[in-house]
Amino acid sequence: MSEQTNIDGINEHDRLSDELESRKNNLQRFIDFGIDPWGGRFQSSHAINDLHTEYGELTKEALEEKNLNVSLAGRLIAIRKHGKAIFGNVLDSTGSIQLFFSNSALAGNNVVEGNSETNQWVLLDLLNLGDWIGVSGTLMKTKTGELTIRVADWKILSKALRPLPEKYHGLQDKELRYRYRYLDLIVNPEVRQVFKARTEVTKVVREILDSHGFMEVETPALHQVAGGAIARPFVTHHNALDIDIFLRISLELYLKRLMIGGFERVYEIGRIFRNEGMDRDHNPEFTMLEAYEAFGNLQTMMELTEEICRKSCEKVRGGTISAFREYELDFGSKFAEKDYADLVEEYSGVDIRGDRNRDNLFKACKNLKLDVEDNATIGQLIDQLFDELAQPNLIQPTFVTNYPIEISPLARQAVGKPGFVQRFELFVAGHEIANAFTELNDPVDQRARFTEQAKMRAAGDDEAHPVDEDFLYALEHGMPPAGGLGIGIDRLVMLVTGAHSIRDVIFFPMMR
RNA sequence: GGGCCGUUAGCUCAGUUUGGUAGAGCAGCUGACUCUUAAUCAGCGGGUCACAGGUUCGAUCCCUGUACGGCCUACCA
Repeated sequence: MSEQTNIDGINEHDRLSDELESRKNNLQRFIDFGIDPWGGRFQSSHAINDLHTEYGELTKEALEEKNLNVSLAGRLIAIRKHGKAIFGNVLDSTGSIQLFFSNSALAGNNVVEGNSETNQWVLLDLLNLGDWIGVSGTLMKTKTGELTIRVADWKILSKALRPLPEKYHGLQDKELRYRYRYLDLIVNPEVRQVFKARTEVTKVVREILDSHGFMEVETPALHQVAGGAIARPFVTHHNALDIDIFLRISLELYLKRLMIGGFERVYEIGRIFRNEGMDRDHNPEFTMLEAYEAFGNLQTMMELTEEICRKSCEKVRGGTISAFREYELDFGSKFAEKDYADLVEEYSGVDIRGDRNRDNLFKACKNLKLDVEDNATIGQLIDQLFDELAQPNLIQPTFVTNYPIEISPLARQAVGKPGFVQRFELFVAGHEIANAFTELNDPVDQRARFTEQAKMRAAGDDEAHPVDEDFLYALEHGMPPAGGLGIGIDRLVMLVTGAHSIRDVIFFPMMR
């Protein structure tokens, strides 16, 4: 969109469009009449949806008797002209309502001093679909029973120079819907609902955490070491310092620093960035909730996770069942709990409890026809067995516990289970939704884990966790024992809204 | 990364089956109409048929390539 613009600020290429030309003429005519077409403050008496809920059930006669005056502002989304009567519909952020304009009510309203040629009836001709208007009048019902405002006074609040998408089919083209989300929002009511649901979910999350005494905080998005998760970061450069820095791939390590600082319960809902593939479950930037509870553990994190999922579903769906893709997800029952190694054995036949010999694991993966990298590490091989064979079977909410240590460098080791850590992930509909640890607060063990990761990195695993000396320095000052939890907010919203793609729950998803 | 499909008016879509440079509805414009709601009726304007090559007397249509997108798949915690 870098074509040159003319002095009117409208793309030169579009000057040829009749429609644009006509709308600009209407704009100019408002200006010629001395009317500011860009509006200003407008005091609404009601939100549209409130009118429907408060008065929608009243009879025509009851409304006449009430003689209720209302004023509201919104976008004109439909217009039906009938000579000396005009019906229209306005849309505000809560819904839409019908307007009734009549010559008899408006022709006497001179809008410009000393110009009796111009009145609010004549000016209706200058309106186009998409314009913002403010109206006031009485609430009534038409003979077909539709709640309607009999307009006594109206004004233009903003002019739309471009037309809305087609009124019946709306905007269908998915590329246009994602790229021009504002149009999608105007014409597709169900899209508005999805994003309202998204906000409900984050609200529920905040309410729950706040009520448990957690403090919401903000931590840096620019990191010198991209840690706290196993993923490829976006790299950028700080000019003044002349150093490369990374966009964060998780919130974990700064939130832990805050616990070291003495804030015992903290959480952040923040955008994180991973430089990896995009598909219906992945967007390069997405929203993560991370919460840390000093003196908590895996059990308290499970309870928190269940509460967040259950209440999010209830808030959005009005019940604990959600339809997602081909599944009926039940967030009402106690979530299942399964052991990682059991699941791997159940679906692959491979026992990862005993001696984890890399070559044996490699052969086992090959025998199972998994597409493994020749230089895959033990962690990657185990992970692949789980991800490809076990994970797709986890449909109803299931906590998977006791993760292998190789893929969990920030979690405390399991008691009496060498090679495993105190960690769970929650899977729903075959997708990872949450990830939690009893956090590793032993700085000596943490250094050893980072060192192990460094070896994997040297062995070709470019996603292995880097050694973070600054974090180790912090940890050496003492972090309370804690439970920590991460929840992918976008995926949670997908589950409770039934969204097909992550792009349907992100206002402006990544597009080429 | 791979496969399949798509790109025609501002939007939603036909169509060129068999090559002769295109249609509808909505939106816009003109007119009629005071209870319509996908209003209706009469008329008008609007197109680099994604882009670039090729074949051909002639390409929007056939072929090749490119761009962008969708779905699936793979990769990626």
